[in-house]
Amino acid sequence: MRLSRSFLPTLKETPADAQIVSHRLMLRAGLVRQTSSGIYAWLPAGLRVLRNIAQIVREEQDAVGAQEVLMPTLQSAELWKRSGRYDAYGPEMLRIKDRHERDLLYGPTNEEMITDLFGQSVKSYRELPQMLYHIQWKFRDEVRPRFGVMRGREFLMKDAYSFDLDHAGAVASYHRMMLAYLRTFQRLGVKAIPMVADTGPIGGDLSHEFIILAPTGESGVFYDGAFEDQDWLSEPVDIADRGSLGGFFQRMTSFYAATDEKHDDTAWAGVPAGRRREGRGIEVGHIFYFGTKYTASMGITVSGPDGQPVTPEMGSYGIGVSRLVGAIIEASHDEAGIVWPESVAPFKGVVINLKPGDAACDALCERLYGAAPQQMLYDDRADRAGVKFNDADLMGHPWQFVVGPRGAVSGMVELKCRATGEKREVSADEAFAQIAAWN
RNA sequence: CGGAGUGUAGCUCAGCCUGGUAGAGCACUGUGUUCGGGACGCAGGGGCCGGAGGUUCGAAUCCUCUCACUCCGACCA
Repeated sequence: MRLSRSFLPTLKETPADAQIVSHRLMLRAGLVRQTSSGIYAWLPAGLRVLRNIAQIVREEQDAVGAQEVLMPTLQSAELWKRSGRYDAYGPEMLRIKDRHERDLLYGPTNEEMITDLFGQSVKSYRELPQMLYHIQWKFRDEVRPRFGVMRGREFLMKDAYSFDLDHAGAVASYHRMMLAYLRTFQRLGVKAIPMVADTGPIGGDLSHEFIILAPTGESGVFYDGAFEDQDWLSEPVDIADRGSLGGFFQRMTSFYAATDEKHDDTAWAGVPAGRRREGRGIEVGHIFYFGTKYTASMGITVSGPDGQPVTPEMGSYGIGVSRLVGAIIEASHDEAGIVWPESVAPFKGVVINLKPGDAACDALCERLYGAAPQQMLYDDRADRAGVKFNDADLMGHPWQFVVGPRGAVSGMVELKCRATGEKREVSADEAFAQIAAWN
């Protein structure tokens, strides 16, 4: 995209409303604009990040056998009356009436709807297990929205739901989803540690919160540093085999990790002192098993092998996609601006033309830009160099290809890595090789 | 939902106390000089001062009501 023609409004000054760093940077870098309290419009660069995150989430969900659906944002109150949650859910639920005075609601979550959809079509144990997910906007009328998109009222969320014949099957589904989550966050370029979470009345140990480490996080966290060295993408797990899944899960949970409210001093003492990590974190995902809570309350059964009705066991698995945009920035920024992990960056690189109008500069820039126009931003504006450098740093493009009149005649490009700050003079060929590595 | 604030140009803010022609910086338009880390000059454009009512000869300014937004707390992906 050519910056001179694009809608990427950066701000030099920080809007007064923004308090935390990710919110400030998102506004300044032109990712979002607030339209009302806790509700944001996503501008082109922000939307690209959102989509990049969603795509990685999608690929890893698909990889463990989940199937994507898309359920509506508006739901009938009838559905929620069946599960009993219409009255149980508080004022966070946005309730709406249509022209016929029928009660609707803007979905804060989709357990009822997916359970109903499942029950309408799945009648036999032979069709189990099923794992369905969707990526959709949700609304929770928070009393006090804050922290920009991290605690908005409207937010984009991936939620998945598993249906199994029995508890052992539900556990396997949980393990598969755990693997998908570890892989997802690794690909997103962030450290998200699964922490044992409260299971409430359900009980058991099948509830984990995924927490991204960032100093501004809401909760205190303790974990074994060995976690950071794991490569889940190459973890050999056969997702069709319960034993293999169980082994993986056992290994994963052998590393200590807990939020401050679940922190256990005895277990903590068992972690080698050199590997103890303490910090703060932002919750970006939550997976939990809840058994027959919804299938039972909504009267959903399938026929078992003996022809008798069986109530399927469920689990539910969420990832806050829009929250992640803010959380990643919280975890990855510096004084100058955002430092995007390459996998989610709105643009992988930016070509900075220091002298638009100069024949050699223009020619080289066009060639660089033309090598990957979908993934490259081309700063062809007639601004001064400092403006472009500052905007590039602010927007956080992983690679900056700086083309000036002196280097251009000899085909040299200054390649700057945003994450390390390292700059080096490279030949055009080397620059093209860097770009080619993106595909 | 309790407590505290703020609404004036696209953004950051002054002016309000003590009523009398709506301001600054940045941004924007034109133009010239500049040109490798947020340049400078000249000339311009842009406001129902959140909204409604009231007091007054006269209201951005005082009073009442209202709406929106922010912060702290309790609550949450």
